[in-house]
Amino acid sequence: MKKFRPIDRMSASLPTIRRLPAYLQVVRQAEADGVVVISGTTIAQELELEPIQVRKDLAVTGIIGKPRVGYVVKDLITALEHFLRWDVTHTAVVIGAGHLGTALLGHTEFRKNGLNVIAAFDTDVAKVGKRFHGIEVFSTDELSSYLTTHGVTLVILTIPAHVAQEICTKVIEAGVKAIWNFTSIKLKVPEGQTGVLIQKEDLSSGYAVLSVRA
Amino acid sequence: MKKFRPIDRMSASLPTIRRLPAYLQVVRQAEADGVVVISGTTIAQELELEPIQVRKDLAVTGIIGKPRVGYVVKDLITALEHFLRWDVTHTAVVIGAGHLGTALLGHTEFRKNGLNVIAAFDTDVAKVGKRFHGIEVFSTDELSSYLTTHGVTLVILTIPAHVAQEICTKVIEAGVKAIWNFTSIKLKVPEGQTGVLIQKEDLSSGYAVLSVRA
DNA sequence: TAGATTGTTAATCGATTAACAATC
DNA sequence: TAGATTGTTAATCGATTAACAATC
Repeated sequence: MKKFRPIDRMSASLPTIRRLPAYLQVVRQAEADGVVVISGTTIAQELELEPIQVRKDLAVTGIIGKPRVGYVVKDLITALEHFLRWDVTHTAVVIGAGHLGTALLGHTEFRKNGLNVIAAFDTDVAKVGKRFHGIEVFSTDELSSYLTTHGVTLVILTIPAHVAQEICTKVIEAGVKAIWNFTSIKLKVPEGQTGVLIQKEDLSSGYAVLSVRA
Repeated sequence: MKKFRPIDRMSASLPTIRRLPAYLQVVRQAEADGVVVISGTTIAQELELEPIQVRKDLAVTGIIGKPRVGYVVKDLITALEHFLRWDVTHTAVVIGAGHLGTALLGHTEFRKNGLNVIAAFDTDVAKVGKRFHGIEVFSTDELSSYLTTHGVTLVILTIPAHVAQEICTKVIEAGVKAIWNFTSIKLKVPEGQTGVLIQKEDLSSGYAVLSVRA
């Protein structure tokens, strides 16, 4: 019997993609608890979502469930990790070894999701040469050459807003294709550059929801 | 001439609320640059959004624009900050003085948005009594009494997932009404408790978008 | 068999976008 | 005046939810 269906990552909506990690978290926990099969209904309950939404979302991963039973936990984890591309290693560097940057260097959860941070960069000479959580800090002067020689295509930006666009342009010129932007400004891909994706991580928007709705 | 219209925070959609901080960021920058009036079109360009979306969003803040000209920068900042309730101080504590927790303690940007972190809590006796960025770390044993005596209604959770629900329940019993949840699990409000809002801040969902779409 | 769940197709809901009159 | 922009009302689009046959 078939376990998986072909997947089409482009057809998945953004809201769906954003919910998948929560499903994976729940299903991994279930696996750790020794659960063998799990229904969409159970996952929905855990996350306070509608069962139909969970089923629709899981469908994009290509998983095939069993009516009356649910999904095989092991297969569902495989399907989710594969769809998210978390079953392969993504090599990244952190640019900006400030509070947030060093915190992210110590964030062990990333490793579980295929994200491997191999270096950090900072302009502060006092930080260069130091290691945070085992990851060495290099001078920003070496950034471009490092990215090129190591073939890094993903960078995590935790630098001050006023230098963010400059660094963004620089790393794109060095071949970076994905930028995880933790700065407070919206970064723009320079004209003529294609295939670059910038994801803004916005702490203030979550705080806005709390503060307006509370 | 009227500058503002009455506002209704409950009528604003979640996507709109989440975009407002980005507008505020742009308009504050414009003010710093000496700009006196700014059009929705200009803001839209800066954030790569549609002008109509910016106008619709700004309307919820009660700001009244001038056709042909745009919005008075000073008034727009006032309207955005007031709508977001960022013009008053929100007292909060950080629970969990690990990597992320201490990074947030040093996050000066919060202060600009009315968020005032007055204490941190941790179970690690080695951390208790220490100060991070001027904020003292207390023992988790003192958490409930501290929250009650200081009337804290907002907490920031940066603790391990396996203790998160327990602490969540505890702080709600101590009168907390808003929880900014940085843990990887979905927290639930205990039955019978009302008026509690939990906002999950999910790093992995942003990473999922990058990794699927890149 | 009875009943719970999957997965598809259709309906609904809400957010985004378009159109356009009003305005300075 | 001409033209750009606001703000309202209407249309469109896409995501969520509902309905239900298929399945074990």
